[in-house]
Amino acid sequence: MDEEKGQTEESGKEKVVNVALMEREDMPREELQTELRNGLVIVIEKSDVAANGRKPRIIFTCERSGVYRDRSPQGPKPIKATGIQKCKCPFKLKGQKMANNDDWALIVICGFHNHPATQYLEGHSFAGRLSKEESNLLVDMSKNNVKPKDILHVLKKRDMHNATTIRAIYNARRKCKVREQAGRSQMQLLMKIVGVTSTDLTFSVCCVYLESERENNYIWALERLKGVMEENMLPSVIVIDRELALMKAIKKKFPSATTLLCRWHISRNVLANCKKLFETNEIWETFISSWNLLVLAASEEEFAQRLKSMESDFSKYPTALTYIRNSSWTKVHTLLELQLVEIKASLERSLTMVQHDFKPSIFKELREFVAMNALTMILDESRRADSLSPDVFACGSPEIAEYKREGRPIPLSSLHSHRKKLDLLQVNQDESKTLSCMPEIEMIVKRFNDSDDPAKVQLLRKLRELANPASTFLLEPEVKGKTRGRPSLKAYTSARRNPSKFEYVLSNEDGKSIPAMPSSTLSLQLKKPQKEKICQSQPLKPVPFITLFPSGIRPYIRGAKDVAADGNCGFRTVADLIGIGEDNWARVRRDLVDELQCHYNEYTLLLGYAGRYQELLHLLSNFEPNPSYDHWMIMPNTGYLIAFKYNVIGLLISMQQCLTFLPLRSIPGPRSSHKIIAIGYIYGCHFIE
DNA sequence: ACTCCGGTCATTACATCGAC
DNA sequence: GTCGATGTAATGACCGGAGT
Repeated sequence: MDEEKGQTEESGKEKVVNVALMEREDMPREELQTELRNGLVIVIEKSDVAANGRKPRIIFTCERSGVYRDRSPQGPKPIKATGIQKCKCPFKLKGQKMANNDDWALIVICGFHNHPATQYLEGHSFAGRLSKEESNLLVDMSKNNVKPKDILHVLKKRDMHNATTIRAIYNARRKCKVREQAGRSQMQLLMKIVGVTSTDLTFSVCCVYLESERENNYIWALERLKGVMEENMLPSVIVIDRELALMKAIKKKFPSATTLLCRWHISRNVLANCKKLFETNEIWETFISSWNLLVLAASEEEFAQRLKSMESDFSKYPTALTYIRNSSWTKVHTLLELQLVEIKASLERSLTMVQHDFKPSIFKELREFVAMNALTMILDESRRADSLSPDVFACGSPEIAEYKREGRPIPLSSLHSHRKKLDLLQVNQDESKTLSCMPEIEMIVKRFNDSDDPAKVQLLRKLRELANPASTFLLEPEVKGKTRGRPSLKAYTSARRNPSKFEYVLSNEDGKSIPAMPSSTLSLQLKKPQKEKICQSQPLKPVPFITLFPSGIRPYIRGAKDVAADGNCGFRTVADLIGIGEDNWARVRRDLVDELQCHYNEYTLLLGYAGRYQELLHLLSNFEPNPSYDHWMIMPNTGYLIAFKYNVIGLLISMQQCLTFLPLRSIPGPRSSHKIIAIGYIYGCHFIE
């Protein structure tokens, strides 16, 4: 099973039904452990035990499958800033007990995910769960006064794939009511250099033991730091406490960086050192009003004071230093490891979780590409913009108000690249100057040329996705809606109808999702022709599927008709619309191929380049029933063909996009002579109006 | 400011059951 | 045999306070 990131491999043949026979007991998790390590988390969706005459079975899905179920009572706003990870991932496996013995068969129902594999498993709650064994270990260690940090470190050492975070440890300990008595670490560090991730977490860059806080010592420390940093990774902003020797050293070693003083340090020092100089509170008040100036004036003196007291501390220092040198190395290592786990978890959460607050469309382009913290900041700004009148741009962020007024999403490019960095890979700051994508492009071209036609189509789709970042194949999460109660079955009975291939291709073209079913599962659909009949024979009152169209258009939709859901459904729709009956879909395909070939120049121009022309030709050139999905109709390209060929005005209506195709080759006639056909595409069907 | 952790809410994993 | 709806326990995650 190599089902990664969407629809990569094979495109037609009967495949999968990968039957793995396993021992009954360990059937579920054994196999899935491997998946976990591939960065995909598999959970049990539901199961049936051997009761009521049922055969035992287990359905596995991806942790991101399904939709969010809102259980919160309508009314008060949620208290906690939480989010969801569900994105309707279609991945599904079925475990079935064999009739003859205790073995289990694992059948792949859908081997594709509609989201990329995760980079780290930290931050994925299910993956971070403690196993029975681990939790026993935790209890033991807690009883022995081992600190949470150290417990986590031990767990990580036991199993390198462990994805537990410190939170899980806290929760588990509380559950067991084990209190820890362990004292604080004896280790004290003199100089700690930390960095900040896009998710607002700090991490240790290095720890330095200094003999004393003198400029030369700092210079040495910074030199070492510079030595281990890449040339292009030098910091652009450095925040320090008001340590003059350090400031001087930084100026010498990092001349390009902006040095900022940490305000917290300043105010704390001011408070600690200056307040006692004043007899009454009133004088102190006047002092604090201009404290900024005074701090600067008083700094030299205060610095000398601190240095003096520090030096007296250092008289005791050598013994501590010896101890640290001998025993603290592992502690530093543990500390760093835990920080890394936290950072990984925060990055993953930013990538997969969508907080309820971030559902408005203004965040559309940012979700899952930008750190959550940045989104929170933007949300705050955006609320501030709301509270101001539209003309006031004096404070807050005028850009956000502007985007909101225009009703367009905040573009990803408007954010600083630091906030977009959601991995631990190195970056080259001078990307625009030194980086070139040509070698990679050439590799792609080579691979493209070596591939067969279906693979070429795949590659092209992927490339288009890359070229247009807004069209991620991640599904936009559902807006929290009313999901309670079982919907009435009266409206229509086709709730269990399999999605048509047409829909998957269209949604793929739209960049929102990937075909949820591999072609092999088609056999499942075909076994149930009666279901399709049910769809067709439904009375049209009220208009079925009406809720699946944009609300603004609904009043104008008078009726809808469904067609058979094979890979030709798009062409069936057109055939029925032009009056030749849906079963003559093959003629539509032939007509469109003719059209395409007769006007080669025109279409290469229209479609942009010859590759897309070939792709379209390949798509149309199939006259077998149930074609593989690279022969399914895609929009908008086929839309032009239909409008031109049949001289009609074509409308495409869907939640994702509504398009109109005009027949541009013919001379416009009187209005009454216009022939309009409308194709809708929705959740699982498509029909005519 | 930072760490730890209790209290509590929110989300999810999973089982069960009825309808088709 | 299959699927969807739904109840519910488990558990992850957030908030805020105490201590350092």
